[in-house]
Amino acid sequence: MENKVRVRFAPSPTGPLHIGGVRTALFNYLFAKHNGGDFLVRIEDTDQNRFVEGAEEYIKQSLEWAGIVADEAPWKPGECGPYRQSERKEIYREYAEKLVQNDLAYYAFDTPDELEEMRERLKQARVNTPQYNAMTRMQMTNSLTLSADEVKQRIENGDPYVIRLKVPRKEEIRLNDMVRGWVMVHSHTIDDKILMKSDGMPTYHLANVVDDHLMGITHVIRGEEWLPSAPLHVLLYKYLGWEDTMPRFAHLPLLLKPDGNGKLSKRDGDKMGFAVFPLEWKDPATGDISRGFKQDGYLNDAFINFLAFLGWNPGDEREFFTLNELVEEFTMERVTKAGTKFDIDKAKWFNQQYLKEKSDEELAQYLMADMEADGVATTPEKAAQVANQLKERVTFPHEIWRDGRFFYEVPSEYDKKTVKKKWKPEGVTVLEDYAATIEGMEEFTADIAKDTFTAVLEKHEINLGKVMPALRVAISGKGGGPDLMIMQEVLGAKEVASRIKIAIEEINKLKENN
RNA sequence: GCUCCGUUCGUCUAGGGGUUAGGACGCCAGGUUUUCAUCCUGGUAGCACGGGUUCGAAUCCCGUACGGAGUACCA
Repeated sequence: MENKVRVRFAPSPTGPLHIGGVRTALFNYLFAKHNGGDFLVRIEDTDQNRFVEGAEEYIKQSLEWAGIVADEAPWKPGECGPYRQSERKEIYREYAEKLVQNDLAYYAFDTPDELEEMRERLKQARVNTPQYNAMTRMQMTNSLTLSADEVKQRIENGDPYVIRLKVPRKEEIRLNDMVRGWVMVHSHTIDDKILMKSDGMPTYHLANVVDDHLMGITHVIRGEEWLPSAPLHVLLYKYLGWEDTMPRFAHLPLLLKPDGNGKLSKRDGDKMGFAVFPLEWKDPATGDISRGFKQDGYLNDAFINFLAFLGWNPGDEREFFTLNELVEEFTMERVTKAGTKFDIDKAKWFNQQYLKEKSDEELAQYLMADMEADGVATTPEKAAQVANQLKERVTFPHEIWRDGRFFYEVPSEYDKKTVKKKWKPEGVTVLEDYAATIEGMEEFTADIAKDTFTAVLEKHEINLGKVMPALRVAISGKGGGPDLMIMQEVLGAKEVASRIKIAIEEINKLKENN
């Protein structure tokens, strides 16, 4: 069990979970499960200023909807808790202090103003990268430049201070990323990163390394935006003496804007009309609502399938995978390197493919919910029939009600184009005859409707194509849609006859007015 | 600016020295269907550029260009 794979998804509860975050969680989960390992969720709430009420609950529900189950999480504690960094506050200080004792970190008392001043000064001196580092630290106010007594005095006085890592002046740091291969960085490009903030909280860098070590994390799988600070983390592992058990890193390609410039953001979704969050989110401060994939009508299995292909592929031409099949297939070798532009059309296509494979009964549940909201009654049987007729014609569940309303209500309007082109006097004569013929029929199946209709057509010596569109528009109000005969069976003879009469009256009225 | 990462059809990608550069979405055309959709068939379109290495480069190396990320007492 020593070598058991353990990965973590470590979101920050600063708002709704971005779709890129869900993708990261998914890949972590797939990697863990493919290797028979554990998937944990750890809440990284070390920034008290950015904490947002409800964000953690949102994260939990999003993962739940996606079917990503954590082995350990704040809501499912294991042996490595607590799983919120704010509840682990004391732990970090111990390690930071240890680094100070070993001369690998130091206390710094510089105020924000002084730091700003330093950066300005260096800029004036035309230094390319003004930063707090091996070159500048001896000019600043810290435990390296102050006497031991004064440091002690300041701390006792309660002067605010931070703990900074003493990054070496000249050292080559290398790491072997699982998706990118060897990455090398020179330590002089890294500044003396703050490990402990003046509020007593650790920064991400320290907290993440300490927790990953304490929680037995074997693989750190995260977005590419972390790649530049990965060498710093490697250095931290080394300084903390954990080099031997340092996790492997895998930096996932970023999810990019559809139009090509930059990381996908909430604004892109608003601008182009799609969600970038898994679930709807209401901002507790402003009350603003952000749309979610679930509420937009995406099926969770389609969503997962789509998400899995954002930066990964099975290497052959298969494209439909259940979560379990993804677990079976997923390997880090097949994760791509380049950033991925977000293509909502592909997501819609996946949804449509999944939707038409759903059972009539399952789809009827969606239909009935929509109908109930509109106060229209139905039976489960009829809802299933309607769903059956519409499922190959829609992309989202809510479109079944939108497009199938006529199964329950007399059309309130008639498709103009069809009326204009296909509504002819000779056809109306046939329709009148047909309505009269079927009106009293007890049994009325699609076959009977077809036979009867054909017979009436023959009687009038007119062919199918001439009257069919008129019949359709008369009973559904539309120019296209489900099979005409099945539509009639669902509606019933009486209703069909009635609708034909209403349509003739209404459409004639329309024609007169024009 | 500096550091790091990346670059195959419009998009997602396969392909890792010899391929008619394959698939999917989208788009277009045809077929099926009484209509729309589904479905089927076909079409459109791509190796960023320049040098090398090699008999041979989309593939390996270097450079350039372009794109992205990072550069906080945010994660």
